Amino acid sequence: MGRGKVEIKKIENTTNRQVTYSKRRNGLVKKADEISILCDSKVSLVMLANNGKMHSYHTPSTSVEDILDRYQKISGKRIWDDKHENLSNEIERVKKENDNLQTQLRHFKGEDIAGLAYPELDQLEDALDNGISSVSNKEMEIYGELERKMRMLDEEQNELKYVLHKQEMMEGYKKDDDGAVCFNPHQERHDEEDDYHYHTSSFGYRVQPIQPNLQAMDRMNIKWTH
Amino acid sequence: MGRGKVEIKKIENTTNRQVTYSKRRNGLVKKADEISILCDSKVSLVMLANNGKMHSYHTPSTSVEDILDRYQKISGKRIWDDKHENLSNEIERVKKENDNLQTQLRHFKGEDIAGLAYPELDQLEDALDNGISSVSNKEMEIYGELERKMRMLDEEQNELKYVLHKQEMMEGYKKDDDGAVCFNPHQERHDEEDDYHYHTSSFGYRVQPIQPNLQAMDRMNIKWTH
DNA sequence: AACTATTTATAAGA
DNA sequence: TTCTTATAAATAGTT
Repeated sequence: MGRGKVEIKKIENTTNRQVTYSKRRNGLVKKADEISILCDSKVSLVMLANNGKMHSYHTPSTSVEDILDRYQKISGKRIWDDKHENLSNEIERVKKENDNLQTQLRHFKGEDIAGLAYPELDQLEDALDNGISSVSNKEMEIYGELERKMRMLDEEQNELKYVLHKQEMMEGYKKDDDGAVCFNPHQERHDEEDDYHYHTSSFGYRVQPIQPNLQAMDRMNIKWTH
Repeated sequence: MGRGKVEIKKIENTTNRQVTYSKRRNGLVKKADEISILCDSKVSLVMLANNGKMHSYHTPSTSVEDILDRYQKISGKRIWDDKHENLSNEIERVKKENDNLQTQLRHFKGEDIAGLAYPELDQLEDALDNGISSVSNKEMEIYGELERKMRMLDEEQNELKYVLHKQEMMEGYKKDDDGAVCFNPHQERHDEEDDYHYHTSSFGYRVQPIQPNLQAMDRMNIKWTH
């Protein structure tokens, strides 16, 4: 339909081909829309040009999925089922692994072992013994570490007490706004000898804090567990 | 294009509509094929009639998936991604759970517990203790059961021995081809008292079999573990 | 399904 | 690209 009859075969001239593509593409979309309206049908049309560009028409107020879903059902072709299948298999596999792990874990917890016979049970026992000894070692280690850190904390506490004590002692002579040194009558004064004793003694001024020394704990990498 | 201009709106007359659908459908497919050949392009055309029937055209030697894949990529619309999202999420979820279980299991085996602190470690120890005691109980139970069954097996053995012994003893008088009873000079004879003693005694004729009594074991549901 | 008058699509040219 | 237009093709209404 044009100035001459055209044979239906690939148009070799690129420009010509592109022009024809453009024209016929519009025609195709127009006709798709027309049949869709005239005949109350759903049409899905996807066109991919040589140069990679894509154009499509889909009957308005219809989702592509719906059309293609129907297409798939009726044609029996699987548009996305094989893609689906891979994922389904993966799920299957992962779920099986999950079940297996769950079972193992239950066995470790001593549950569901009624069905276990000699070799598995023996292995399980070995594994549990192993676990116990590892955990015990770790706990010993942690306990030792904790003890060490507590000792450090204790010393730190005493040190802080000492500094505080010294400071309070000095406040008896603290400066006012003019920079004048005043005497604070509520503070007693200790001499250096007493201060040293305060610092090193396990008794004396040792008082446990109600709140932990958070900064010190953080510095020493002690975790605060509730 | 026809005997009269038609307004593009739904044809209400059903017959008419179906006829038009049929004609235009062919036209559409023909044009799709033509543009596909002329312009070396890929076309996917799906048409769903009012009555549920489906017709389609796809550029030969091209899979529908390829065309729609490209369509999805270029259009940004997700044809099957939506459908896959659920499955993917499920996989993700289960895999995460798997990781978690793997970690727990490793902890039970005493691996990777370096990072564990007090409350978890304590719980872990409790769980392991629990597991150990369950497994031990089970093993005791199995051992007891085994012992009981072995005792039964032993008794069965003796019983068999007894029957065998009796039979061999009787062979001294076994019938020949003519039905005559003969005396077997190699067999001694025991009286009933002796036989009863044989059956109940733990010693006497007690002999351990080289091969296990498979039938008896089967009957008593004893599993043969290598 | 075939026919055909007419409309529509479009090839080639501008 | 877009417009123009001659002509091929499609198809509405009819048989």
